[in-house]
Amino acid sequence: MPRTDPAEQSRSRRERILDAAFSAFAQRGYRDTAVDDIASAAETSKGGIYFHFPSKEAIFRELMATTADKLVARVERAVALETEPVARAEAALRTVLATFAGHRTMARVLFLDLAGAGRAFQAETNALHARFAQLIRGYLDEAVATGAIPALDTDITSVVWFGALNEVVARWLLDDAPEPLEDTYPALREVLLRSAGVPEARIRRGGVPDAGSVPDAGAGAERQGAGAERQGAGA
Amino acid sequence: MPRTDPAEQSRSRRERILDAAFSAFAQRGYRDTAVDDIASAAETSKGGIYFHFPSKEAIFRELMATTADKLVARVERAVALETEPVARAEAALRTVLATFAGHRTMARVLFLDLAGAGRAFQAETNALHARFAQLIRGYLDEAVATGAIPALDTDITSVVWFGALNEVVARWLLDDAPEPLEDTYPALREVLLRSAGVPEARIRRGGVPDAGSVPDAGAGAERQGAGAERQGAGA
DNA sequence: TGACCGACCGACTGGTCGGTCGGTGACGCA
DNA sequence: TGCGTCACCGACCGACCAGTCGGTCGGTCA
Repeated sequence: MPRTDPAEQSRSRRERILDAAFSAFAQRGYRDTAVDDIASAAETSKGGIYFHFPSKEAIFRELMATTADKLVARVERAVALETEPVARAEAALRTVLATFAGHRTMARVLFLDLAGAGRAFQAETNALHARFAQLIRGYLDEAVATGAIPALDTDITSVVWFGALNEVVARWLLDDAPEPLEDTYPALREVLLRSAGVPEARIRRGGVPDAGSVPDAGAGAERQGAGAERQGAGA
Repeated sequence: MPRTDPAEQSRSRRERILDAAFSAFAQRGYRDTAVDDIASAAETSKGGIYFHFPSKEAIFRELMATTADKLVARVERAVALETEPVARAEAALRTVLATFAGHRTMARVLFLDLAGAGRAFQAETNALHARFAQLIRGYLDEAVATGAIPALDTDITSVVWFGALNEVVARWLLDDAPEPLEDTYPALREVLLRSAGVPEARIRRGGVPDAGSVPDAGAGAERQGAGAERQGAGA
C-alpha cells in the first residue's frame, strides 16, 4: 500500500485527525502538542484540520467526551453482570483498572493533566505526591506497629489517603461557592479511618476536638509577612 | 508612605518577586503567567527578575519546595502533640484540611495542576471527575439501600474512591517501569471496601475472580480500529 | 572628587503557534 | 466544454513570550 490506501482513506479524514490528536495529546499533553504536529501525524495539513474542527480545543473536548463515554459504558456493562451491590462495586473498580492496564494512552488522556504542563513538572508534582504519601505511610506504619490497627498494606493505604485528600481539596478549590473545607473533616476522617481498619468503636469515639491542637490556620499571610492572598482584583 | 517605603524595601526584592509569583501562579497557573506579569506585580522589571532567578521555572520550583516544606512542618508539629497513633493520623488529616482552609492560595499552588492549563480545562476536568464520582456513588447508594453496607456518607465516600483510583492510576502512569496495574487491585479493593464499611468477612471472601467478567481489556486498539497506542518513537 | 560596582531597567530578539485565507484539483452536472 | 462545489492545502499573519543585553544610577571607598 503505497499511499492513499483506500481502506485507510475510507476511514474519514476526520477520524484520522482524531486518532492522531489522541495519541499526540496523550504523549505530549495539550499545550505541548501543536496543531501542525497533529496535521502531520494524520497525514493532512493544518488547513485540513481546520476544515473539520473549529479549534484545537474542540478536538480535545471531543476526545475527552468520547473517551470518557467509552469507559463509562464499559464499566456499566461489567456492572450489569453482577447483582449483589458490593460485587457491582468491585466489578466497577476492577474494570477501570483492567481497562487502563490495557490502554495506557487512554489513561493518560483522562487522568494525567494532559491539559497541562511539560514532563519536567509532571515528575516534580509526582515527587511531591510521593513525599506526602510517604509521610502518611509513616503514621500508618506506626499505628500498625503498636497494634492500633491491623497489619495491612500501608503502601496502598497511604496512596489512597493522599488521593482522597487531593480530590477533596481539588473539588473544594474548583467550587465557586464552597462550603468551609473543614466541614468535610468528620466524614472524611470516618471514611479514612475505616479504610485503615480502625475499630468502629474507636471511630465513633472522638470526632473533631472543640479547639486547640490545630496551629493557627487562617492567621498569618500566605507567604512570609507580605500581602499575599490578595483578592483577584489587584494588578 | 509615598513610595519606596523603607520597611517594604528592606524585605529584599527577591522576596517580593517570590510573593508576586506565588499569587500569580496560584491565580492563573504557571503557563498563563508571564514573567512580565510577575515583574509588574512585584513592582520591578523583567530584568530585575532575571537578576535574581535564572529562569521562570526556577521561581516555580523554589515556590513549590518551600510551600511543601511549610506544610510538612506544620503537620509534623501538630502530630508531635499526639502520642496515640490513630490520633496522630487524625491530627495530620485535620491539620492539612485546616491549613488549606485558611490558605486557599497555598492549596492552589500545591494541589491544582497549576503547572497546567487554563481555567476552561480545569472546569472540564472537574466535571469529568464529578461524573465518575457520581457513578461510584450510585453503586454505593445501592449497597446502602440493600443493607449490604451500613448507612454512611456516600458523597464523600465516592469522592474518596475516585481520588484513590485517580492517584493509583496517575502513579502508575508516571512510573518508568511500572508493575502491571491490575496487581494493585487486591490491595486497593480491600482498602476501599473497608472504607465503605463492608464487613471483614465479606472482604476476605472473594478476592479477584479467576477470569471472565472483565470485558476484553487489552484487545482492540485505543481509538476505533486505528493504529493508536503506538510507542513513543514514531512521528 | 572620581573610579567602580552591583542592582535594576526595558527595548529587543528569536522563536513558537493558533488560526486565516487565497488557492487548487477532483468530481458531478448541464 | 464550462461551471460550481467539496475537501483540502500550506504560506502567511499576528500575538505572545522567555530570555538577553546595553545601559543607568545610587551608593561606596580611596
